[in-house]
Amino acid sequence: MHLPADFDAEIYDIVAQIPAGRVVTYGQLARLAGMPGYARRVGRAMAAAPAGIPSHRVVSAAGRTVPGWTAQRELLEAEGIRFRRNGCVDLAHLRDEF
DNA sequence: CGAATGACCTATC
DNA sequence: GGATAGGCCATTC
Repeated sequence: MHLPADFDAEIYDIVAQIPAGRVVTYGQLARLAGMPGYARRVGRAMAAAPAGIPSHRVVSAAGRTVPGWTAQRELLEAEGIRFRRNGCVDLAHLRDEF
């Protein structure tokens, strides 16, 4: 509440449009949704992310995967995402928008 | 109603 | 990329 329900829908819509082999950060999602600075609200929306959207393609700005979700790394690896040894996504060529 | 918590970000070193 | 410091918003206790 306190925010247009369109926001969550917007986030889900953007996440659903993420092509395979590409990942986006929360801040990037918030900016694409037209609400820069609301990255935290994006996280809340993602916490309630329904099935049907590739939520595993959403990572933090540091390239860190979701805590508690061990399968996310495997899912991203299967899509061609390069992972560093410490468990962070290689944000080198993933910084570009789509 | 105030403090704590969380799928966080940006800036700087 | 890694570590530290400050700020952001909504939900939960």
